[in-house]
Amino acid sequence: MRIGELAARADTTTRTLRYYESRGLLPARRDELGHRAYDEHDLRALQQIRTLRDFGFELEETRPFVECLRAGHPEGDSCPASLAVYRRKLDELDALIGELAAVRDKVAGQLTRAERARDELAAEALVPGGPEPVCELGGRDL
Amino acid sequence: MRIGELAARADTTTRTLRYYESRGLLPARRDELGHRAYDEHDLRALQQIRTLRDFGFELEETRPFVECLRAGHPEGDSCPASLAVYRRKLDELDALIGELAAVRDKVAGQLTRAERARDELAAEALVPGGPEPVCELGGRDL
DNA sequence: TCTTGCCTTGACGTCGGCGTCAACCCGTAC
DNA sequence: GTACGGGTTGACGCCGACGTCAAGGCAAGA
Repeated sequence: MRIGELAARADTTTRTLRYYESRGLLPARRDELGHRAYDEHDLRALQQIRTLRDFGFELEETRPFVECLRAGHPEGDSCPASLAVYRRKLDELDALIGELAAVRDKVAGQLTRAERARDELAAEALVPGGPEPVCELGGRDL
Repeated sequence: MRIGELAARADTTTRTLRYYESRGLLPARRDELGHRAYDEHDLRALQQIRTLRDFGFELEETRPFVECLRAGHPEGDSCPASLAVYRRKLDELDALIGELAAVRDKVAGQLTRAERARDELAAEALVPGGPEPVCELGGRDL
């Protein structure tokens, strides 16, 4: 099949396929017209790449999987190098999720503190003889 | 104070300050030599920006906080627009953490499945008269 | 014959947040 | 004088994974 059909079957674009080829990830044979020619194995490799990219893998990280498939193995993750990428990615994900959770808690704490400060100001404003309201930015009811 | 001192006190670079100015986030007065002149309020705003950036906020998302400070409020998050950014960021973080956790689980599942497949192949290889080993990529002991 | 549709290569644009030159000015210390 | 340590503007580089445009080739259908 040619590049347009492969792109359509993998739900991606011809530009993407040319890019992968330029990275040496998905080389293509050529037909007599100079057009790229692909087969089912290429579709398989491409689907592997796309799946991993959907998981957030960088393009380079998909290379061991593609090479594993090209070596004739039944799955892209049938080779130890692919498993190593899985494990590294798991560690990265755990670290990232931990950091994001910490940031989340900090932001939540900041929000709580800021809301409390706002409410205290509003309460003071209700005291007879209390200070004048000072906020001119965007209203106070958000 | 001048740009070098401000950058040092906020543990950043002069390039960063000029960039913030170009974005309209941290405008600077000029002294008689044309050099940027900053005061303690600018340092305060800059620290606010840097703190939020450390939390993963985009530069544009820090703008309400800086404007709040410039309006004379005690904290960058004393204004409703800043609280709105906090809330939006919390939602984004929750969504992102959820997605990452889902991906993590999928990757973990893939790893488990691939390891099991590998072990089953290894077990078959031990059966007398079983198939020959086939993996040529990177050794089998990882 | 002309259009349409698919293909080719090459090259520049995008996004954010700066880093890193280059070429220049200015005041101060030696 | 001159070297040094600030400052100034302008402009290009970087990262990844493509998007998008330009200019052209080749084949089939009306």
